[in-house]
Amino acid sequence: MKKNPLHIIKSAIVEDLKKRHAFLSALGEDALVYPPDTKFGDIALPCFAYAKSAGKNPAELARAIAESRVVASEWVSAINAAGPYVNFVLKSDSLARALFAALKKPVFFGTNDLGKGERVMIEYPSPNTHKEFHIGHVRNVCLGVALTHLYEASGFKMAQVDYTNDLGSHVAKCLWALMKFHKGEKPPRGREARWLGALYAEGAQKLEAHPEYAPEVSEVLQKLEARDKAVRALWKKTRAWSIKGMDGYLKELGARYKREFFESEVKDEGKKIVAELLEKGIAKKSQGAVIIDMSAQGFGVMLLLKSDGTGLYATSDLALARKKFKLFKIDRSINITDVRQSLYFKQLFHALALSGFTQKMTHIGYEFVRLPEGAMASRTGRVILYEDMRDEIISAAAEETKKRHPEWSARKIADTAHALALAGLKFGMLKYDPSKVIVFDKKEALSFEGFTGPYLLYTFARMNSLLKKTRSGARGLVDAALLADAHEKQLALHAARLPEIVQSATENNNPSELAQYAYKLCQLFAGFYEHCPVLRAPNKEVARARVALVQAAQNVLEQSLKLLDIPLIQEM
RNA sequence: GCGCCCGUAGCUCAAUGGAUAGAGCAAGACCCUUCUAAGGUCGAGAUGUAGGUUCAAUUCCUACCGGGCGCACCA
Repeated sequence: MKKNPLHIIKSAIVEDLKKRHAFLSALGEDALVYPPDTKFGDIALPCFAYAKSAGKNPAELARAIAESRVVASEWVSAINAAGPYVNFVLKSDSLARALFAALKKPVFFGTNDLGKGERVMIEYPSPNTHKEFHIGHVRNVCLGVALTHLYEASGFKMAQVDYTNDLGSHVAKCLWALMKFHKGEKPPRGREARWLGALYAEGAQKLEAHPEYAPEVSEVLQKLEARDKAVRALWKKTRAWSIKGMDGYLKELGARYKREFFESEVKDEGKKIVAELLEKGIAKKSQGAVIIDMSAQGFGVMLLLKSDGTGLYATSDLALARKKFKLFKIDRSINITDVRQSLYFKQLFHALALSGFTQKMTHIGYEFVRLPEGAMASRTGRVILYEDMRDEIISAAAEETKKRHPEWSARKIADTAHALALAGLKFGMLKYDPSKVIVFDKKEALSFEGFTGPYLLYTFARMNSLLKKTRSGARGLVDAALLADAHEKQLALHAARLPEIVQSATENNNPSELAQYAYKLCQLFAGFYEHCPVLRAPNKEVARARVALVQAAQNVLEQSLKLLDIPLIQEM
């Protein structure tokens, strides 16, 4: 454990309590909680758990503990019993000192050693080529990027990969639509990926309306998998367009993966594995297709090969798993997809186990993004494309920025608007628990007030502006004892919690914990900002101490935003 | 039909089994000669239903009611 002020404080309290009270001999740091209201105290010990072994009721225990008056006196200024709780009031000066000391190396502040160097591969967002990139994909990217950062901060060695499905029936539908209805047409320059996405949607719609086209589409895929020259050439060209477009989106959203795998590169190998499974009797033929019956496990039937001989995700995934572990020397792999694929992953992991592959693989399923009028589907055209939404937010942000800073250059306004748009979009995805469906509300996405990314950036910009104006006053010794105001203390206490929030968010695969934390930090800063003037502090010493606190808060906010991969801006 | 997820304020979301269930938006009343009003302050407003476990349930269990998703040739 690195220098973590609250860890130091809590363990001091725990050690002292254990020494003084026999019935607390098994006390752990986890037993300490934060009171719901700071008027009780800063850290609390609920006494329910010890009542039985001590033979007293919790309130009596709390009173007995509080009577000792002195516990970890270096950190605690008062102990009060309130019903079954013992509340510890922290000394604000030693708290602030511990926070400042820990932040001397801000890079390490939020970290923990949960991972102990374990090598983990994280696979996301894996969009398909030849399809559209919509705001649902954005949630996947945001989660993947934030989780990667969180895992790294928790001591894991991360390998990010993207696995691109460039060979499946979606590709066939797109190419079929292209050849049948748009032969010879050229895509608008720079918008090729988008154009293909629209073709896919058209192909899917036409096929749905006219099932009699199915053999034609199947033939395209069969030719593709059989490496037919003409189809293959068209595939190669369009695939490159699509990948270029996707790469642009993913890079803008912060994904730093190595694209190591393509469906087209492992599909043949997967077919071999399916043949082996068939031979061993693990898989069997049914209705012309190859399946594994998993109904005994409650997983239904897993389809490995279609009756026309072409492969599926499952076909390739059997080969991919082996390849991943071999190439990257990883201890564990994580897949991030939306929950609709949860059953599929259970099937896949079971199939891998049946085939003798027992490496640790997990699937993180997040709920999908839907629209107020229903589920998004590129097939039906009811989608909000990432590009469109981003541009709409950018222009709204540019307009707001221009209003506030008419003197700024066009370039500066554009850069600021871009950062605001990404912050809004990304924070909007990350602030929700991954297990909750997001009903994407355009109006909310365009808002810059309240629990939003721009609010966090606004707070950061205010901190920055304040620090810029006080640069000269920041020097010299800081007397932390001058930070006695409740707003100052609450801000310091909350800032000190970053390490435990990072650890918890990692353990729960839930970046929203960090998002909520960062927002709360900004709210507390706003309270401090309102009540504790820095530039017009009562005297120089107080000003110095407050500057140090602002720096600390800014450090913590900066780390939080970086972990969430939200861009920082100095002014707005 | 079976399985998974979700039901908290008008809306969108918080709350390791613990103290008076917190925020934002919307609606209402305030605060810019005062460190960026993209902000702050003050009111109003909620745990789907019925049981159970527990000293204590929004949280765990069961049933029901609502909603979403998944359950062989899609990805």
